[in-house]
Amino acid sequence: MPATATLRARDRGPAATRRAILAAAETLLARGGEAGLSIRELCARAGVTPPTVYHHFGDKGALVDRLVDECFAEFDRTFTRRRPPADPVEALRWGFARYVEYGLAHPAHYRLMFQRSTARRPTAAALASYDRLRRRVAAVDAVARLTAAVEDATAAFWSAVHGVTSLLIAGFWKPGAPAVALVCNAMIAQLTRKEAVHVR
Amino acid sequence: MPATATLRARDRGPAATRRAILAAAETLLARGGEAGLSIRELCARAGVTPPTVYHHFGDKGALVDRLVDECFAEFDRTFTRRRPPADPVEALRWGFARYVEYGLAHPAHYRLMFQRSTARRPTAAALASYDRLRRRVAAVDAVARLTAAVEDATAAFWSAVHGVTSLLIAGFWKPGAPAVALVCNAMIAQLTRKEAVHVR
DNA sequence: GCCGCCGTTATAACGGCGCTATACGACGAT
DNA sequence: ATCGTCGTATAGCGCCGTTATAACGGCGGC
Repeated sequence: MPATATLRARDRGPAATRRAILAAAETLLARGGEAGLSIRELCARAGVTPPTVYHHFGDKGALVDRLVDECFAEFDRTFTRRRPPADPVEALRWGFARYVEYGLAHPAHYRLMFQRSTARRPTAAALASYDRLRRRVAAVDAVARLTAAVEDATAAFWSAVHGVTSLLIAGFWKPGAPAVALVCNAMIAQLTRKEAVHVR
Repeated sequence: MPATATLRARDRGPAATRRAILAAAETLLARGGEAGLSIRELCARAGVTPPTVYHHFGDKGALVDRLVDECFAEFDRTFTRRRPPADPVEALRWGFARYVEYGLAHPAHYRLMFQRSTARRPTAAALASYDRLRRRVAAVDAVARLTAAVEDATAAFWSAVHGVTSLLIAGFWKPGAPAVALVCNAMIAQLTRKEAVHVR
C-alpha cells in the first residue's frame, strides 16, 4: 500500500488526491489489465471514496482517458530517454525495437492505447507520438528517397510494428520470434530504395 | 426476439438449448462487443435462466471459448466460400483482402479471436486457419522461392495483415486507406523474389 | 403401472460492480 | 459571523457473474 494512502483524502490537497487516484489506477491496470481496474478497489488503494473519483474525473471512461494520456507520455519517454542512431534508417530500426519493447513491458497499457473497442479521437499526446514517427520516416526520405509518400510509408511502418507487438502481447509469438526481425527488415527494405539502405 | 426463444427451455432438447444460448451470445457479441455480452441479457434472449448456461458451459469464459470456436469456423468459411485465384501470389493477395474484410465485418469477433488479454492455447479451428495460410505461403514458395523460411514468411505475412486489420478496427484508419494496399504489396514484394512475382 | 434416479431447468440469493442522491465539513468572500 | 462553494463521505440503486437449493421429467428396474 503506497504511503499516500495512509493519509485521509481530506488531509492533502485535491491535486494530490487526483494524482493518488491516477497512480492507483495505473497500478491496478498494470496488475490485472482493464478488467482488474475497478473503481472500488482503486478507492481502497488510494484512500478515497467513489464520489471523489467521480467528482474529479466524471466517470470511469474519462478516468481511463486520462490514464491513456499518461501512458502516451511514458510511451514518448521510451523514445527520448535514449538517443537513436544518427543514421535515419538505423534510427527507424531502433524505434521499431523500442516500440515493441514498450508493448512487452506494458501490455495492458498498450491494449488501452491501441486496441480499445470504442474509437476515440486521438489525444494530443497520441498525435505527438505519431508525429515523432512521421518525422523519422521523413528523415529517411531525405537520405534515401522512399518508394511511397511519407504519410503512407509512416502508416505502413506503424501497421507493421503494431502487428508484431499485438501478436507478441496476445501470446501468439514469443519475444525472440524470427518473424519480428523479418517484418522490421522487410518493411524497411521495401519502403527504402535498395541502393540507399546502407548509406553512411 | 428469435422464434426459439418463444419456447420454454424445457420444451426443446438440451442440444437445441445449447444452440440457442450460443446464438444469443453471438448476437449480443456482434451488437455490443465483449462488454455487451452479459449472461442475464443472453438468458432473456434465449429464453433460459442462468443456471442452464452454467450447466452447459461451466462459466462465462468457457462459453466465450466455444463462441470463439464458432467464430473461427465462420472465419474459415470466408476463405472457402469463394475460390481464390489460381496464381499463388495472387491467391495470397486475395487472402489478405478476405482477412481484412472479415475483420471489418465482425470487429467484435475479431477482437475476441486475436486480441484477448489472457493468452489461450490455440484451438483446433484456429490452428486449421493458420495452416491454411501456411499452405498458401508454401504454394508461393513453390513457384517463386521465398526470401525466408516458409514458417517465418507465414508469420510475417500474418503479422502484416493483422496489423492492418487491427488499425482499421480500432478506427485509426478508414477502410480505403492507401496504407492497406501498401502494406500488402510491400509484404508480398519483399517475401518473394522480384523476378518471379509476376509469373503466370 | 409404479418408483426412484439423474440430467436438465428454475427460484432466489450473495457479493461485487459502476454510479449517484444526499449530506457534511473546511475555507474564502462578504 | 455568515454564506456559498468545493471537496469528500455515507448509504444505496440496479446490474453483473455466479451458486445453493430444489423442482421437473424421461427412463430403466421392479
